[in-house]
Amino acid sequence: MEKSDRKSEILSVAARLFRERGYSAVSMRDIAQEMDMKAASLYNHITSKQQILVSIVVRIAEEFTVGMDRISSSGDSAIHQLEQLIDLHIELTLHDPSVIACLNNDWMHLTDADLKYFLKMRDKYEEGFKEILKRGMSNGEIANVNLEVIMFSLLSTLRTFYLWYGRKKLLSGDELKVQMKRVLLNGIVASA
Amino acid sequence: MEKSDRKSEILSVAARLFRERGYSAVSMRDIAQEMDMKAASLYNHITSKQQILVSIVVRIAEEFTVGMDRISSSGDSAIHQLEQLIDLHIELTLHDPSVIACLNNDWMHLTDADLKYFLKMRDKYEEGFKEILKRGMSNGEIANVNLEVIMFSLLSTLRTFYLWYGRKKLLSGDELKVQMKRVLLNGIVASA
DNA sequence: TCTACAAACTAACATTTGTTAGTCTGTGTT
DNA sequence: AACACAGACTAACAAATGTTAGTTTGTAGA
Repeated sequence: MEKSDRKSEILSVAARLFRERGYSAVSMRDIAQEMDMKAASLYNHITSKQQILVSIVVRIAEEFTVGMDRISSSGDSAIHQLEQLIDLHIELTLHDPSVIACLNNDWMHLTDADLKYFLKMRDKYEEGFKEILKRGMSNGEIANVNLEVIMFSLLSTLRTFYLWYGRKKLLSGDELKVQMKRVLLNGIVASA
Repeated sequence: MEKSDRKSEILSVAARLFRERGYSAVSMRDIAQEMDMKAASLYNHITSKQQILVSIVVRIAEEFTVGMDRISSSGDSAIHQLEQLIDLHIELTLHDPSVIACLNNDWMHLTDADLKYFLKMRDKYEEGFKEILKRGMSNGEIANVNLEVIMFSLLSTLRTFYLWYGRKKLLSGDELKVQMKRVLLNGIVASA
């Protein structure tokens, strides 16, 4: 059961506003107004604006870290592991697009230890991704193209999925997963 | 020849700072300091902070619009038109990554007529993109997958290319174009 | 009924913000 | 020598910012 106390509400509202305007452009008074209270009252629940950001960003970054650990330690084929990563991104995005937006756009406003911790997780995630691709390449599962080009093509699409989900909800979550895998793994050129 | 007067310098410095911290987190005093002057002196060359953003974002958006017009009115095959669009994105990104970052992240801080104008261009660009894909599909050039999924997969990678170019400069611009087309058009699964 | 406490409030604070007004300085032109 | 003017400066402004201190209010348990 999700904690639905006042603090969680604040994090949720903040994430939505951060998504729309960016961390710096959102004031404590903006958040308060959206909660029907005064800015000072927010401090009964949180300790600073900075901490709101940390709570949002670190939590979701840790979810990705956990997901990568689980997937990369399964014995599955490289392609199947990539499919699971695609599922992971889609699921977390559908669950809370605003939080994903913060992760993408506002991490740069973290400071000191929080920033360091975040960057460590991000690097570890990308390392895990590369390991899977490397194994797939030596396997013969994956085409022999530049590793970084492949990884960032995949990650770009997965990370910014929150931007275009919502414009077209014609597809169900499951159908979306199928189509994404089709496009990302097999490309778009009609097969002969 | 690029205008290299003081105003262009300001736009260039501002774009770099906007990329690093985002529009709202950059103050006029920040920009001034980076130019070795006082904030008030900036106003001898520009009329407002807002206008700096407009100059940066609208200019590059118009370049994409011009590019799309040129490419979509050529008689080439859909696949070849997509290849030209990939080239367009790569060239504009390599020419000035910071400006592309502003286009992606700071357009939301445009106001009124400027925002409207920008959104009109963005929609037109995506419409052009979709037309090419549609034609390619009825042609049999392009696989019959959901149109939006294809478009946003391609656009996500192309638009956020500025994020990962710079980390690895192992590839020349031309080699990059080749590899990107390979991955985006044919996918990453090893061909049988 | 009394007490305790969570959670709202008002008022104020020191900074930082974008911007304006008015001034000085140097360089090139008459 | 006198002038014009681009482009820098100082000083100041009102507004907005994150945050703190101290106070009130409503509700739940003794």
